[in-house]
Amino acid sequence: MSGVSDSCFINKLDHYLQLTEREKLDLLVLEESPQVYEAGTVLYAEDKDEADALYIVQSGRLHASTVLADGGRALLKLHFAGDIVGTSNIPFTTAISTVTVVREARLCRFPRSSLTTLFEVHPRLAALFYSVGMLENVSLTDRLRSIGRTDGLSRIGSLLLEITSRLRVTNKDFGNEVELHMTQADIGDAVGLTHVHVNRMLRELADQGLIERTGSTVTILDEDRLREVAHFTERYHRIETDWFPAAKE
Amino acid sequence: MSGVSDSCFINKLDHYLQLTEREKLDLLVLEESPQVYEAGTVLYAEDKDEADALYIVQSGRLHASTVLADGGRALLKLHFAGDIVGTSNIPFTTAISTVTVVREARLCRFPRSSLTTLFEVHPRLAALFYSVGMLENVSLTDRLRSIGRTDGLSRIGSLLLEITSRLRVTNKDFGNEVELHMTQADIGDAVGLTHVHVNRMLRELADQGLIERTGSTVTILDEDRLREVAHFTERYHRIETDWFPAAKE
DNA sequence: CGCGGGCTTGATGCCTTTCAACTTTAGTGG
DNA sequence: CCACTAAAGTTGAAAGGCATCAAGCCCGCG
Repeated sequence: MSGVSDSCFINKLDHYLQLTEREKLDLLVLEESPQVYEAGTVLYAEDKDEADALYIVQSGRLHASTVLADGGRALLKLHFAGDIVGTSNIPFTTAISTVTVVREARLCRFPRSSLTTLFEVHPRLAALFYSVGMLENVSLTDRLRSIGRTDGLSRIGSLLLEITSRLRVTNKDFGNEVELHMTQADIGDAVGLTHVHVNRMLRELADQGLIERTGSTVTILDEDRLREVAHFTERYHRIETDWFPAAKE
Repeated sequence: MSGVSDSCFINKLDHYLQLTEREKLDLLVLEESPQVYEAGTVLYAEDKDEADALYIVQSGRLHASTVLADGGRALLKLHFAGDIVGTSNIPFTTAISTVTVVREARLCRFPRSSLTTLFEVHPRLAALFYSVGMLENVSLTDRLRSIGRTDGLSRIGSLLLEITSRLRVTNKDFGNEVELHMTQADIGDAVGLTHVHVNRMLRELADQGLIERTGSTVTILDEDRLREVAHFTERYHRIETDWFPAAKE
């Protein structure tokens, strides 16, 4: 079993499903071995690079962004350990967003061509893949609601809670102290506010005793109350697997 | 071949891919026959109804919404002919949004259990399914950008263009006259504005000679200029199929 | 004909942006 | 170890976009 746990996918998918030996072995063959990318690296750029691979995040942090008409930038997705990066490029030939490494990351490249085999040989894994993709859609609709219909305080609270929630998926004994790895301008690009107002809202959250800040790490002091303020709805990070095809072998 | 074209799926998927006879026959067995739902019908309600089926839209209009903390409502998705409704429920047991029929619709129910067979027997269709899901993902990020970082005028322009763009997918010779089937309050819930401000922005668009309004139908007078105002990026409604597994038979 | 829902428009106020300057932090080289 | 610099964070003042409140209008419907 040693070495197997080095597979990005197995760690990821095993979280949702008990993989069979056959599934694990085949996944190992399909993915490339993990590689380290330093902070600042651009994995691929929108409207420019070919979108011919996915990347599974073993560790580190990345985000997907897009350039706006006014020269600004919007952060579309945050990627954590366990995430599959690049799925939205699947239907396209060219990348539709820019993905940047924010904190040194270990990634396994998974060429799109490997998907062919995956879908052909392992329908159960294909189903899991599909479900994970739909989970991401749900996460996007949650952000749509937050950004479209709530004020700055809620939006930022929401973001903080989303980040901690996502980190807890792969790190059960995660406390309430989060290193954001985002500047206040980044936060603004993520929730649709200027960095000036982000600053004020963070301060406001601190003044209300909901969080505490030291540098770019945030400690959530009163999570329950923060959830109320942010109207945050926790999504169960488990997947309905009843309908999945049987595993091969 | 008669009767076959009555299948919701075949019409939908054939748009992206030349389906084989075997694929068509199997799809027919898996989906239920189309049924008519009148405007106002709630297909399923969030946090309440079981999420055990997809619905393929043959004709009509639907939208997915969610209730906000303040009692308001947000429109998360608009569904047109050819769409697959309910995909974001796939990973869950309970519906995560409310889907309402806005204009009398013909829908084929596709039980989640049918997905099992689909993924097992037709990896190529599973791949197509996955791609369509990711297309929806992209549509959501486009809306995130629009709602998060642009003013009211752009947001509404964007919505108008998205609707016409979506309608053109299944109706090639679609003109520039759109029946929205949305009240101004609906529009507001979709783009994150109050109905009052929606009214003003629509008027502004009309004053600028970009659109013309009669009742709830909008005629786009200067599409090029509207695209500029809205910063609208048209997405190719075709799918990269190179990596798809071979069709069965 | 009366009613209700949707549309329209004005007035007021608040949330957020914009502009601008200053402070702090982190990183670099002497 | 400290001076220097650039990036990030902070804070104030003024302007603007959008919400809120409120009232009148229009149309389809019983």
